[in-house]
Amino acid sequence: MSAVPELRITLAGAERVVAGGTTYGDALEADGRSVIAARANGELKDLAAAVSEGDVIEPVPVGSADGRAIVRHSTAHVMAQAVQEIFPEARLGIGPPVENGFYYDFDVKSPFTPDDLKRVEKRMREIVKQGQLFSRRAVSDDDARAELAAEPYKLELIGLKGGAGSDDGADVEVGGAELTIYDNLDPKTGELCWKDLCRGPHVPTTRSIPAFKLMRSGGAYWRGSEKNPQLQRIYGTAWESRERQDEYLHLLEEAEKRDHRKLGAELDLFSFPDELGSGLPVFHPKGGVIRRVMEDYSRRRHEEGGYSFVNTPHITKGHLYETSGHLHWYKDGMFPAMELEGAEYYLKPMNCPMHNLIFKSRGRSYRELPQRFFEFGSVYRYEKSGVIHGLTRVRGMTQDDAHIYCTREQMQDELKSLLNFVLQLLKDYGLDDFYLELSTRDDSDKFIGTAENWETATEALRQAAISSGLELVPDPGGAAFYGPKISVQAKDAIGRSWQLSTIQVDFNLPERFELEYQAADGSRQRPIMIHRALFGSIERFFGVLVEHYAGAFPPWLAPVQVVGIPIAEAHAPYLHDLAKKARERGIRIEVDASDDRMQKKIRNAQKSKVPFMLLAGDEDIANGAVSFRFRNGEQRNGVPIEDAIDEIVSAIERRVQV
RNA sequence: GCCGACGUAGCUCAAUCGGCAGAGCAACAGUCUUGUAAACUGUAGGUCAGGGGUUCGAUUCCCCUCGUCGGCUCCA
Repeated sequence: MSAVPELRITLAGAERVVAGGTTYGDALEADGRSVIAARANGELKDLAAAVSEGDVIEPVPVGSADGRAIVRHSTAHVMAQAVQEIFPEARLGIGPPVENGFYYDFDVKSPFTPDDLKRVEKRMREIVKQGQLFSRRAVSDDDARAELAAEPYKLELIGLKGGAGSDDGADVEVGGAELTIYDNLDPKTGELCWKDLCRGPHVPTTRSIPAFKLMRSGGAYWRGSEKNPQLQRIYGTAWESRERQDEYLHLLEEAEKRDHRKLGAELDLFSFPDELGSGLPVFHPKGGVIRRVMEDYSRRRHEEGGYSFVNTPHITKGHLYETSGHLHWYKDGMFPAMELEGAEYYLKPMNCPMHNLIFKSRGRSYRELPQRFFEFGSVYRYEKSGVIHGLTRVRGMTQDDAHIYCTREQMQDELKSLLNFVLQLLKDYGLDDFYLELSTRDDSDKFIGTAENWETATEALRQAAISSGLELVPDPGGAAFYGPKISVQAKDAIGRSWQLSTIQVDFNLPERFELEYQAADGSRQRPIMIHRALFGSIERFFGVLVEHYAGAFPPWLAPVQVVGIPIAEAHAPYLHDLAKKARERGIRIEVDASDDRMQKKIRNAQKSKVPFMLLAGDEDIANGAVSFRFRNGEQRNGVPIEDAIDEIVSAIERRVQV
């Protein structure tokens, strides 16, 4: 028989024997469309790679997480090829897959224009249609250097091979044990069309890319450091099918419609007057109602939760922030000092130091711990101009900030009940899909305090997080300089995650402020401090709620809960009467007595996303009734006035969405 | 802060290759009195983001500043 050796592999749980030289594609009978790669013993492989003795082989479907990443990575290659064909002087950076898509960085003489992107995309479609083969080839470091002599960034990556730096996407290029280059070959002639240093794997041919679209371009620092030169990044998206891509693009459209900056202007909630400066919002009456209701409810819950309310000023002499360490660790994030009477005054970037002064204002007993101070505290931070973004990233904001002073023994229970409190309150505002992130220190020197304290605090947070039963995602190195934190990430109505509440344990500030309480044995002990912002900031949470509800707030939060619409002018007094009764029950109601047609009034109320419209004409008046129109266009006619008011009051009190 | 795009009426957008700035909606006034998403007519509204420059003349071309948008970096 043949001299070709036989190999034993495991496929779909069953052992099989195949001839040497069999590829993963052969073994899986993969079509290169629905199955685009293989997983052998856990490692992703090209379909064209040969199987090895003992391989346990699984297919990688194009629509799986791995499959999508491969498609996206391959699309990034196609894009880079197109870019270099159109702009031969373009040098390559890196081109990894990312969530929902991919990017590739290029060093080009001038940044890409939208028109450039169109040209690149057009060329990409030609390449995809041509069905170029992705062909893998191992190279030695020296050969790679010679082949890529014209690609300085790739040369730098070769130098990094095996090194640390895997957090910047570079490992996509050089992450493997050996360097490999992927050649893109013409399927008819076998001619080399393009090549790139790459770990792989890739789809078998460019035809295996079912759907893609270039999205946008922008500057990006080489290897993520602002000390490095800035390259030009092009972002694209790619999917396993046209349908999935359309769904994704539709989601983006939906997100755009919900943009709180847009809705904030449309619904007359808030604005950013240029005169005030960037990142400084003002809330209009309608936004003001929402804020007030949000805050009132929060205050009530905090009162029930055993918090004490405190108030502190917006500016302070610098000494306070020397004590706290902010002027040392955080000066770049603060507005510069104002010189007054020989002292330097600073706008406050955080409330905690002032709360510490309140704790310190007299001797404290263990009997009064845990002591929970709460404040809607306004803080000002000098955010760099390029990062300011609507209400989610501002320079002046109000934190719903609390600081809890407790003993070491109390810390664990306090954290558990705190997390519970936070989650319950967020649910009341209509968010109910959460996960947690545990941010811990790493080796960086930006973290202060003893390793032992960090360990204790981290472990206490971890326990609290675990007891919540929510998914816990580690975030090494993400902690504040003074202590570890849990952040609550909430998913909104269209599945986007927002970082909201943070809970941080701090051994450091009590130390710096020399905070003490007297213990039962008469000794003086240092309390532990827990920092906690629930909304994060009111502005940010406000923005999140606008997007979550797409501006259609549930009745309890809606700035106007009811609009009364007379069928004709003569019916207005009847609605004014009704409105008076409703206001007595605490309902925010307006009667639209303008000259507009009834249909126009409905349209206006609908556009302002009012939860309830109450219409009244001759028929209703004859019956002492009113007719509902709801946001979804449904109506219910002839409802007795008292019943209508009861129904609205009930919806408000139960904080339900309608 | 860095790279890029952009800034015209309250909003959404036209126009001017350097020669008196235009529409819809909103606002205001009047007419009309209507049963579930836009009645009709009229009026008013602009230092074309701000400042400087080039020019006989700048909203238009150039520079600076401010602001917005998309990225990067950052986000205690």
